[in-house]
Amino acid sequence: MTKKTYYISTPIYYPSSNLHIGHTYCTVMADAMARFKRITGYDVMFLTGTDEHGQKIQKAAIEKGTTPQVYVDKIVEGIKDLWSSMEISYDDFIRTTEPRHIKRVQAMFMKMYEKGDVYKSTYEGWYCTPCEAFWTETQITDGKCPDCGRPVEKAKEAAYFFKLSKYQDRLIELFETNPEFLQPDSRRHEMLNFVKQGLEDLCISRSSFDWGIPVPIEEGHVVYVWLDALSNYITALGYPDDLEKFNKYWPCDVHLVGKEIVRFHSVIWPAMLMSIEVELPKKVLGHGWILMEGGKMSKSKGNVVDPVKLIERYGVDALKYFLLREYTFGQDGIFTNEVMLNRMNFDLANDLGNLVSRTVAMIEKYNNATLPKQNDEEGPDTELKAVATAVAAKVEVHMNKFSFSLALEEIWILIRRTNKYIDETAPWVLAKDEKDKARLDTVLYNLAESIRITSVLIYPFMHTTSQKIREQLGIADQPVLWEDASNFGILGQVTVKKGEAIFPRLDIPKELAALAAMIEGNEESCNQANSTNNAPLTIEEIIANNAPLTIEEIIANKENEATVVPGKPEITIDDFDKIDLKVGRIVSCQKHPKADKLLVSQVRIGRETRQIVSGVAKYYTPEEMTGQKVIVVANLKPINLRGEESKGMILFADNGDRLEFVTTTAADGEGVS
RNA sequence: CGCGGAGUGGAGCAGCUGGUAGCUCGUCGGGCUCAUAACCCGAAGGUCGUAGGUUCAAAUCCUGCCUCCGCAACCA
Repeated sequence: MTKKTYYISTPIYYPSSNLHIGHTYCTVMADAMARFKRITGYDVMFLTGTDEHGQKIQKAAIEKGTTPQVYVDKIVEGIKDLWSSMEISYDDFIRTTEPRHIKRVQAMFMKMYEKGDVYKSTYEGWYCTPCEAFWTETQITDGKCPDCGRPVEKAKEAAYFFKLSKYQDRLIELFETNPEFLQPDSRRHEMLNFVKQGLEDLCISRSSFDWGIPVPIEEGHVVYVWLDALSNYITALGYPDDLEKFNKYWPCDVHLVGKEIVRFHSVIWPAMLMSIEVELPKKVLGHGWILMEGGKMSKSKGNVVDPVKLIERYGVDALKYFLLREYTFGQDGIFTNEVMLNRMNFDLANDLGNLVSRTVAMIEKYNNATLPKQNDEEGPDTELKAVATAVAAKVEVHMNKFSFSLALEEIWILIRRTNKYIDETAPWVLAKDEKDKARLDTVLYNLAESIRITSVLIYPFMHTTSQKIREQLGIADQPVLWEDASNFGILGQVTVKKGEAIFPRLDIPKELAALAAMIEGNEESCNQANSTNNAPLTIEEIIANNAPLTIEEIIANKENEATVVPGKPEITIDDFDKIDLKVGRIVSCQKHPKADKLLVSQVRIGRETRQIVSGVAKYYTPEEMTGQKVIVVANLKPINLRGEESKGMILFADNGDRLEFVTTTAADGEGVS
């Protein structure tokens, strides 16, 4: 008997920097799906990996004074560590620098070439000589290199092209006749429009750098990184020289990708496969992005999210749960610490953790830790059983649509129902009278059963937690079978054992402060925030402490709550000393030519006049800015904002919807302390 | 007309293969004491951005308009 197969892939990640919460999100979804498919009886192939070629990598390595291979080896190690701590259950991890991949990409290149789909021509683009880099029309800004800002010039190089245009009609047909191929629909419409506008042939070789897979038919050329990268989905399966896995798992059930690379996966990749006459994947799924509060990630906003820190602090399962529960697949979502902590506290600690805790405690207390036998069914038993046994099927429906959030919501309906069942049956009352013993036994049994079912249901999402629960129930050694989630009444006379809280309750204001401190990278204040007395008080705490506040003060505090809690971590005078504040005057100001929100000011500070870009267009016109005396952070690291350099920062008082100048009557160039 | 996303009770979201609205948090009131000051019940609060259209019926489909957001370093 052969099992049904299920092949799921994540993108292979580009190891140019550390992975963040977004990569984690994508991989966690793939992992949950892989585990779900395994437990529901599939032979699963879950592939992830790294995309290690390309000019960018080569450059970065040179800058670090090392070779590209050494450079990527190190980063890949970090990525594997992250997946290991996230407990990602991939079946294979492919690196595009591996020999198995390289030789197969070359073989694919030859297939396309022999098919007549590859031809030699000249590639024209904008070339930046110092960077030795080609850029496309859209990449360059104002005729400048996006990398170094120096002027670029038109240049040509000989290159190989893939006849992408040849497959235009077949791609249109694909999108129109097989809507399942690309989801969500909004992405499919987008791609359909894109293809209908007409496809140009794709340049698939480069000769301006050499960190890539050599083109087999001509020395000095390397294969275009996307061709290289996309191939991984079949080279990992052995195509074209070792077809055992390939025959077993291909076509892929789903390529999970971020919305920004949908085009590569739904246009270029299928065209490549058409060319080499390989079946297309069944589905490409574009998920949304996790955005940071206030948009961009930046240290000053304190919204950089490092998954490793979150795992260390809250555990893998809590983080996974949050990611899968909070966001709607395909849609962008906003990440904030507060939302995350709320999820962890309410759903995991209060609902699930506490349910397990109170149930096990009662079985220990009322029946010497032995699970009693069930007796006659009555009252709310029927509904509890009905709810419990129906969840698995609902989870399956949602999972098959990648609706992780709705799947988890279904499971939590059972968890809440079980908590309610405790209230309805009031075991502590039953325990008072020996004549109610039979009823008490049934209630305890049903509770344990309900939790047992929950432990199966959450397995694909949080297998460690599932196991912890099963340990407390005394069934840790029994296999977790999905079918068992639809059967009520299979637990025997097990012995339960109360353990540590599965999810300890979090003190949210304190955690917010601690997380804020982490962002600053200031371990000291992080630790302070951890200790009991340094967390800022919430309004509730202030009131609870009978602080003599007037009504007006309380209202004012409420309004300012966002800024009072969590506040910023303490710094020392030395930290403050690092900031060089200077008095300056805005001598002129203009709108940023390429950004709506930015104003570009020329600020005179003593003898020097420097350009500072501020994101205040919403509040002030250039005319209002001009002539203002301001305080400037003079030693802020210069930054290029949309092509305009900014050297410093003008200070404003910010109340949320209004900005006011922080000003002085002191002379230009004077210091501020 | 650059591309795309979003506007649903105080907050954050779901619903969008059409049949008068759901979840979590918050607020108010109540219950319980087994449990991680957790749990349970009840209440207040939304004409689903706006104007039209299609339909017996629209948050859900179509059109116009308004508002907000992302398009930063190949960033999933």
